[in-house]
Amino acid sequence: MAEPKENVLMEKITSLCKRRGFIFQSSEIYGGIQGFWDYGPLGAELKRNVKELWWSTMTRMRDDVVGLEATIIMHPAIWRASGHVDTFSDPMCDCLLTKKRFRADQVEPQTGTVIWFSGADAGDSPAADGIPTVGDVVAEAAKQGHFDDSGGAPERLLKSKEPMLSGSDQPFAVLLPKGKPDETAIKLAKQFYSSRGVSNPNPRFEKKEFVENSQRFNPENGSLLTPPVPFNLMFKTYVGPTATEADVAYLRPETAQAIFAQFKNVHETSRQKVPFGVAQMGKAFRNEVTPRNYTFRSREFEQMELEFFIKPDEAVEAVTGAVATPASKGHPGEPQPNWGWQLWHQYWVEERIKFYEGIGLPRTTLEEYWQKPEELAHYARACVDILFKFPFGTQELEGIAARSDFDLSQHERCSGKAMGIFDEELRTAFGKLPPEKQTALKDRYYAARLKYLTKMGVPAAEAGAAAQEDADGLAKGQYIPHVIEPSAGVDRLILALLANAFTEVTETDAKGKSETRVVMKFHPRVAPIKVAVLPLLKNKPELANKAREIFQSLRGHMMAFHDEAGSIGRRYARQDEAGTPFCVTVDFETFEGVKDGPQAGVKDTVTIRHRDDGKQERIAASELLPWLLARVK
RNA sequence: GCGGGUGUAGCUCAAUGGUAGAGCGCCAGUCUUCCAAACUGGUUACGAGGGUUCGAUUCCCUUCACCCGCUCCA
Repeated sequence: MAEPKENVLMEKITSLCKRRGFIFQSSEIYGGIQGFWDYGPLGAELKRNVKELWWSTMTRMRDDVVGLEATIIMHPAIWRASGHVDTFSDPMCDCLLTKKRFRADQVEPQTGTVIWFSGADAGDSPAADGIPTVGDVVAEAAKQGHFDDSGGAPERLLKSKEPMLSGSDQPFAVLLPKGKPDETAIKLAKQFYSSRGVSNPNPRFEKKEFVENSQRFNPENGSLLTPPVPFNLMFKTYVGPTATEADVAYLRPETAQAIFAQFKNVHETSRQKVPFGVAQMGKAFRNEVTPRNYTFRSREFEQMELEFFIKPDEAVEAVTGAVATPASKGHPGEPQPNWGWQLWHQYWVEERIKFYEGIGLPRTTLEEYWQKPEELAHYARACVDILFKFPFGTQELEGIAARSDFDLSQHERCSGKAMGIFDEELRTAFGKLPPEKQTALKDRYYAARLKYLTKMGVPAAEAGAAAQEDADGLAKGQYIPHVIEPSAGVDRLILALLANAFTEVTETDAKGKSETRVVMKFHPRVAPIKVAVLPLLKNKPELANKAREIFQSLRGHMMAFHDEAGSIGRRYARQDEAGTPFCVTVDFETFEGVKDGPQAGVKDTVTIRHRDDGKQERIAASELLPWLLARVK
């Protein structure tokens, strides 16, 4: 539970984000739309920096990862193969009386006598004159004790001034466990029809029946539940001008599946060999039940995902003799040929933490959560969440999952296209193994494949034959790659960076007046504006011109900002709120030469003011660009 | 989806059944030799819709959004 103090902090952050143009509510002029947020000028720069750093770290700076940019709408069969259409869709139903929501398949089965009502007619009006209101009738029903079991009449109904209806034809039913009198059902029915606007209702009895293990009734009060409605988290749309069932497609709920779907193409065109990875950034969409915590859980969000394909451990063992076991916690160093999935997984966890440290989120602000075996998806072998200590609680930034060969196997089965690869090295190595070793590896691979196929409901005989085929394939150098998936949310990371950078500084001036101002302490690599160029005074043309000239020379290399409005102190403060790490000021000494110190007499220098401590240093204007580039790249 | 709270200027907050106000910010100008200086002028708001009323930002209803709790969450 969030502490009040933490809420205050979040409110300060959201307020600053709006005031300075980091984040706006989507469609604000029309009242906003739940779960959608826009990035303003500063937010757009911040996000762009983060994405570019991820892209360059994950692809350009590595030999073994290439990029992909796939469409948001893909063939709907992809989402059936991945399991999203099924797992994102839960049947839900509500209690007709209390409105409580249930997973239809998880309602505790009930046994007893069900009394059905076909509707209710209005009885005598409790009000002396005019048409009674819902509030009047509900108050009367409460007085008679109809609401006692459910903790009193709802406030909303009591306050209602809506006129009561004269009757209702809506069916209602109550399940009575053995021993409960019929009066209980009538009482609940009266309560139900009262809440539907029927004045002093007389429920119409329809029939009585005995049911066993029914999931249609609320276990807490016996009330009938609404029919189950599918609760689908997938955003649906239609491809083409007709909107029929045949045209249904989905906006992707994650970027990863496109990487699996395009695996063969990427593998064949990129001249990469397993182990290698495919990275992708982009928008994803989920109809979240409850978008909450500012941009943390949005319905439209952006992901940065890597699918890093590795050999199955059996193949690693065949080639190198033995799979290396993790020696200790921490970064295992440069990748080695004898790494199995465990070491690759550990490697990526550490690589990703290193990335966060490199953009200004110290390890102390992060937490690692290793999912317990019972929490893992059935196909996952391990999953680590990297959490950040947000003001509203410690929440997930990124998940790094070892997903076995599940995804490629699914697409192979569902598309009918082979997803395996041929590994020359493996074939050669396998042939040289002693026969008992060959058999042992084939048996293990067979067992793993059989487990997968059986789990997915492939008939036993068929599964056995297919697994045998896969095991024989391994001996010939063929396998379906396994995968390690580091999957990060961009918007969550942006929020983490904002929360981490947010710093309040209270200063008391000479007159004793204290003032609190905000400094956004972004790492220079992610800061939206890298440098502000300021003339000390506005009304001195030589200062203004020189500042403009320096600004022009920098802006092609980085996000630079030029400001000459207001006092110099005010302009520094403005940049502090934007999180600009460096302010360059052109002053009189730029022209007249440095007055004193070791640089005395040197002309054409500027001061650099540091955001976090306000300290200044003076450097030659010609040195400015390399000085800045060394710090912001 | 349920329950509670909130909604007034860019931000923070007032007041009111009868022409909506402040501080800060922002813009322009004067001035200003390093940390939100001063002065002058300007800028902008009752979340939306409906009802009651001569008149509603204020009372009522509906709706939307945000916050908290529940629920949900590969």
